Amino acid sequence: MRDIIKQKLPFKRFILTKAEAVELFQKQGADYKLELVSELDNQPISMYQQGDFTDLCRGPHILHTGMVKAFKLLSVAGAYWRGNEHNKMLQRIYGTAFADKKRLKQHLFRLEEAKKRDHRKLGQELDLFSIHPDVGAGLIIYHPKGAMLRNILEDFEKKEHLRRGYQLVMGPQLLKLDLWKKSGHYDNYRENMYFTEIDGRKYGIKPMNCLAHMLIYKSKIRSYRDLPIRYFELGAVYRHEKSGVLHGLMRVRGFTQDDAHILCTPQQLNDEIIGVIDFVQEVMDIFGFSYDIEISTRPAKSIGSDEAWQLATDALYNALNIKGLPYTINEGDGAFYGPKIDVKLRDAIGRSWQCATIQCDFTLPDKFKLCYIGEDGKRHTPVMLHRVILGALERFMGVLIEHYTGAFPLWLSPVQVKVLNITDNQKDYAESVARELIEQDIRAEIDIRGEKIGLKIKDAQLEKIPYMLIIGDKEKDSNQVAVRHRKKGRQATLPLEEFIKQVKTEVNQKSQ
RNA sequence: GCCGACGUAGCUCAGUGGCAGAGCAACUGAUUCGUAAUCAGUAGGCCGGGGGUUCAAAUCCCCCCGUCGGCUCCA
Repeated sequence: MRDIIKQKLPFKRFILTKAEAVELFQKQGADYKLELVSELDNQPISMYQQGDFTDLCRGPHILHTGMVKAFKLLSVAGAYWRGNEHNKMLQRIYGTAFADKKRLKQHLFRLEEAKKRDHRKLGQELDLFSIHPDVGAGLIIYHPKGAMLRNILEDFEKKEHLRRGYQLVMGPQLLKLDLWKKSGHYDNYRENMYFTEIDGRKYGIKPMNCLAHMLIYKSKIRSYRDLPIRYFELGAVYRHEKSGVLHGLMRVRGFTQDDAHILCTPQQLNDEIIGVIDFVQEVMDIFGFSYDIEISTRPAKSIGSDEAWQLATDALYNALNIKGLPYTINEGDGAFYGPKIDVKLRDAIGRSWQCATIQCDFTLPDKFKLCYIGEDGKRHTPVMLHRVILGALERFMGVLIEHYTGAFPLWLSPVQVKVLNITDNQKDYAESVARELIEQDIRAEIDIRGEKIGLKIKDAQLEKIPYMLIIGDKEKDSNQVAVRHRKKGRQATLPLEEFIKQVKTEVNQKSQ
């Protein structure tokens, strides 16, 4: 590459007809380029030549190779020809180039910084979770602090759902195979499911939560007056994801969805979808995420009538249009039972992660013969919305860890306050301070090791604990605490009750 | 699943065929100190697992498991 750059080879653009291009690539024996060209219409084909290398490209290019002042090859990887896993795999070389060395260095520095906030690294450093080869790939073990973070999220979710008229339900991990056959999961989702056998009967481990929810609905005769019914479950599901796609907390085989199924009349559908969109927006604002919205339409492998798909897809478009939200369309990317609205969070390093999704389903209620008695006294089939807000708690936690670089806002911090005594002389007082914090539902720890205060502060900083309370003789004698904030440093010295009040205010506001 | 790389102490890593190492963490002792690292000592290993080559394997070969970077697929 250095040689090519030194030669300052110009990039020459020229146009060929299809026949000329075919002839050229035949002569070169460039089979892949030949395949691409042969599929083009009879339009002029844009070509670029640089030295003795000729390639088809729309352009534009820089003027000559000498303009590349700084480059670095980053990685090599296999890539399927034309992005199809049934095609041959070719080798792809990844690299990056800049107009000067300084900008290349800046770019590489940013990549390094991104690595530092990788949730897998932080998850280990902050002792949040682990993944054990002996347990299995894609299966998460929550350590105390990770489990605490997850519990905080779960408590938050339950409260937010109850406020919005959802009911908490729970389904089992295993359901008989026949039920999965009835729902269409066996035909359409089998490769992602795990199966087992009990007393000679076959069971499927749930990859989704909807079946039990439909059975709850079916346990009584429902009136139109009962609708909408909103069932919420923090549902643990297991899916067989291919080994190569697993990625920390972001892509796992066992995960818990903040899943709900809303059963309503067709007339209520629009309001319900808008209600969910509002819910998503309110929650994302609390965490400070920005996001993109996509609509996914009917996939090749699917169940249900064209008419039902049309109705469902229109309902989703309609809701987004009413809300005036911009969206892009993903043709054929819907679930097998219905189209969906996906909300993709943008994380701190610009990657996007699917979290919230709203799926509109006219088909499963029909298959399971769900019904309600309408105003006319006759039976009608309800519509079902499948939806998640955070998505999978595992993935959401991964995104959160990277979003905050592990420095969670006070309301999310597994440990909110750490009490540090300076010498043994303040041990009893420090312990009473920690006890009082815990008594007040503040997540507190104490460090009474015989170490110097500087070391204790350093350790607490590395643990990214929001508040440190430094306890020396001065504090002990005046019955106060010296507050240190992990980012703002030294704060006021004040009575403990005063500090507790401040913490509670900050927690209630869910400040960033 | 596919292509490639990697797997050594809790963590980060050195060790390329001949006695398994370092720093940090841990543990023990001393130190009682005012806002990011006190000192000394001790312990820690089936070198991911299994098989093979060799007088001899962390090191070379094969299989499996797992991780990482991509591809395909997805919450």
